[in-house]
Amino acid sequence: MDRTATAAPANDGPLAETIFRSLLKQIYDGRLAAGALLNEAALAEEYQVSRGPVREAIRRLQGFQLVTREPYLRARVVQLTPEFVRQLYEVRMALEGMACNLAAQRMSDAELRKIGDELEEYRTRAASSKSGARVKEKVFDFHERIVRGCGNERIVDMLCGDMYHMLRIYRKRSGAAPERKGQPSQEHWQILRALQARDGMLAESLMRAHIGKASELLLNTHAGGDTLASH
Amino acid sequence: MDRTATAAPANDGPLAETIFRSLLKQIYDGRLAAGALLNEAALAEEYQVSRGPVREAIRRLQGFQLVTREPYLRARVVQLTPEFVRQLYEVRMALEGMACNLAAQRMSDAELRKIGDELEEYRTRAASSKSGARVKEKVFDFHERIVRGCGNERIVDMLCGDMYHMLRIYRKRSGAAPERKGQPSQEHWQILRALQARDGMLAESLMRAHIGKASELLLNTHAGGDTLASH
DNA sequence: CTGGGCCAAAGTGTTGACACATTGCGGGCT
DNA sequence: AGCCCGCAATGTGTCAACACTTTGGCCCAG
Repeated sequence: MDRTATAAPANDGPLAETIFRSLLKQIYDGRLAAGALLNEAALAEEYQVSRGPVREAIRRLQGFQLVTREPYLRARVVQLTPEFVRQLYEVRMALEGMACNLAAQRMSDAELRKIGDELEEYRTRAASSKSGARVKEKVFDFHERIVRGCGNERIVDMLCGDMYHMLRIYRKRSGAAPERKGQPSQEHWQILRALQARDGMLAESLMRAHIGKASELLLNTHAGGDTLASH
Repeated sequence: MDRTATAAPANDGPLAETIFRSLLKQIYDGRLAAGALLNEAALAEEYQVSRGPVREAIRRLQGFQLVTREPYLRARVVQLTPEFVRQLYEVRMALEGMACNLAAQRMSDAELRKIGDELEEYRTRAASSKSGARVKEKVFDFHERIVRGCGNERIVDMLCGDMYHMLRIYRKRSGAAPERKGQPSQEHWQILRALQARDGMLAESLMRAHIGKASELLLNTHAGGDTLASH
């Protein structure tokens, strides 16, 4: 039953998959800076594989719009300009707002109650402990729970796929925007109440406003306006 | 200067690109039915190329979510079930609604006036001639004009890329839903007026309702509920 | 000194062969 | 007779070499 006894770093299935994940992670943590060039041959040598899997991984990144490329030119990691991030947030507001609206119609009372319990648990835990890192983690969980409850696989894929990935990259690069303390949590409660009241439009509006605030905060804090890559 | 003297069908650049477009077109017009299996070797022989480009084309289709595939299994053309299409329309309502909202803030008066002129021109032309085909073309133009005016490249790509593609496929397969005569045009006028009044929320609501009606009509007309492919 | 074109260097596109995973079928065991 | 195991058959994953395109630099003409 033991599938793979090797302790190699994440050798699950196709090499292209492994390389794809590796490149993705490298883009996340900045080892692959924005604007960096991806050389197929060099990467192939680095990973000790042929160019085929590398090529496929790069094409997948292109599909996720994380790298730009045209026919015979080299691929380069996309530049996450503030303008680009603003557009990303607009898409997120649209999709996650709709997800919220749908969730108000489709999530069960039990599911909603469970989310409420977890929010409560988080609040008490945050009051006693002072770990700021946990907060962010919990925030993401709240959003993801609602998105996954919307009953629309397409929306789930888009938001939990590339979208969150890219936003996370930007957030990390921009040096963890200053938290707005308990306010997000308060807004989460409002959203949850709207969901429990089955008021889809209200829930959508609240979610949009919630995301909009996060967006403004993120974009304004380092409104210097440079591309985050030109250093 | 004559790049390629061959009269072959659309040999522009990379083979993978050519094959990708060919497969896309074949999925459109139904030569590749939903649920059909894509065999890399067979396609390679058919196109007289190696498996590399074929493989790449299939992966791109996978990126567009037009084929489903997992690591070692064969790729198959996606099944456009009514449920799937419903979800697609929900995404479209979210994104195109947001696009409409943004367009209300960002499109110039001149652009909006031009769209109004074209709508007017279409109305008079439709009143005299009875070509129903022109109508649909014009409808799409209206939607696309607004989307492209929203100032958000991400939204434009998503909607005018795979989204419209898939919906067009479904519409074609389902046998051109019965037109609801002049009503769409009337709703277009309402949307345009909201845009000119710079009322983003209203424009968004109208656009959502407009798309929602089209969705219901499409899904109800052949509510038989089968997958469109199981014949 | 400047501009244009040739040429090598770098990198992507494509190929055919080989290795591995999955599947369906047939034979042997219970 | 029914079930499980193993084995070919099918098809995907990977590789290393070759062909084509682009790019940057060098040389030469003006």
